[in-house]
Amino acid sequence: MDPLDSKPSTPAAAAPRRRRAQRGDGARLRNELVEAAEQLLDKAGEDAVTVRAVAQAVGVSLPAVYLHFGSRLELLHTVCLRVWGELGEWMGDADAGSHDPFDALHQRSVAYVRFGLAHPVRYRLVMTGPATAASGEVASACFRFLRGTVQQCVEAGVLRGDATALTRAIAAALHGAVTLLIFQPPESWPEDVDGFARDMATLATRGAAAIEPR
Amino acid sequence: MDPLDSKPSTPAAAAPRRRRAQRGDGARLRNELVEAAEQLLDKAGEDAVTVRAVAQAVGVSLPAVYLHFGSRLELLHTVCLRVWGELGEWMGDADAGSHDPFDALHQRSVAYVRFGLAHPVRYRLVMTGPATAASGEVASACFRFLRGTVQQCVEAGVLRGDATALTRAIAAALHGAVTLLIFQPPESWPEDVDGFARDMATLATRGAAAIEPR
DNA sequence: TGTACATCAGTGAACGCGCGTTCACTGATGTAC
DNA sequence: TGTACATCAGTGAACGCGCGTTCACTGATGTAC
Repeated sequence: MDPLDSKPSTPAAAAPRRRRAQRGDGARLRNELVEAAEQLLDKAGEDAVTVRAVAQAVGVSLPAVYLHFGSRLELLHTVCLRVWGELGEWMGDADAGSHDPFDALHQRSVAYVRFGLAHPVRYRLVMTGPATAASGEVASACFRFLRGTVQQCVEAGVLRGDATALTRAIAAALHGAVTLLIFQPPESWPEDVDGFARDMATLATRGAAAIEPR
Repeated sequence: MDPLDSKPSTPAAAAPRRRRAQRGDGARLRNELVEAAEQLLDKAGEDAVTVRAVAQAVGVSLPAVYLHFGSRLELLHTVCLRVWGELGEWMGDADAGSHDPFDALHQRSVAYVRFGLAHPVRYRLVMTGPATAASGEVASACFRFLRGTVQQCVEAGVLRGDATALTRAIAAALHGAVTLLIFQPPESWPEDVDGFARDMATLATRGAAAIEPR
């Protein structure tokens, strides 16, 4: 048996003091820090994700954070990567069962807006936060994902023009749908948020079909 | 003659020390502070608009700012009001000479995106800054302005549905066009920015025509 | 099998910084008597 | 016409705060001999 389990080495501290990691297990704290940062983010916004707060949430001293992240920004950047991954999964799940590319595009557009509105603080961090410019490569992975569907629409003849330009226009519209709302107080949101998401998907996709190729 | 003009009362200070305002002329400093804040904003972003920096730019001591503004946020809020006014004028000038409401809507949409891309930092402050929620009444004045054109389109039968919902959808798309770009580094902007603005206006207006009324 | 040593996962306390805000004060200007 | 006083437009210096970051240190764990 692990001797650490037998003795209750935790002093009667107010904060939940965590047990020290095993030898090769240093990466555990790293994950815990990222998770704590993400939770803090959702609860109280980006400004609340201070190095102190994250360390305290995990139950570790402040400098321990610097064992795994070179700076606060690096920690935030890691959180961003996670969020991009979530968004990618969310959109990947959205077109299940659809073989019409334009319909798939519509469904993924709805999913995009829904994701943003369901996770306003994460979305805000990723798209307008201090690590926005740095996370370009992952953002463009997500962008390429959407672009694939657009490309299929172009090949099917339902959209015309350059797939990259079309994707940017569609993404911009969806992005605006999310951003307009999440920077406004909740009382000025539309009553039917999901209807708004569907309308914006319709506007983006059908509007893209109206763009004249140059 | 004003005795203040005869003697060079300005000490050999490094900062350009301004002359003290005349008796009833206290509001002059207020304007200068707002203008200095706006210039600082454009030059170096919102974080650069500190009370100290604004005071120094005008050539006045730090506490003098509090003679006219209760807090830093109140100063920023005043700057926001200005920017909204500018956007309103910009959009008002845009539909000159057009009697077709849908065309007017398109032109105003282009103007909206152009304004945002021409004044990224101001736009950013107004739409995503700390004073965003507070400037709701002026924002909605601008919103109502766009809504008027949408209403005309509904009356002309070229758009269907609730004018407020349609306006929100259009504004969201245009807002996204601006926001997507201004939070990205300039090197990832599209080559033809003005073409992008026109495309987004087309997407927004034609896409709005495709939304099914509920 | 015992033991000296390197390593790893942390800790406690402090540093310096820039910020928004406030306090008590000043000196020029107008005004009532 | 002189003068005491109120007012107005500021000033200088400091306050406290919370932040990101760094320094020197510790104590448990594994490993080579």
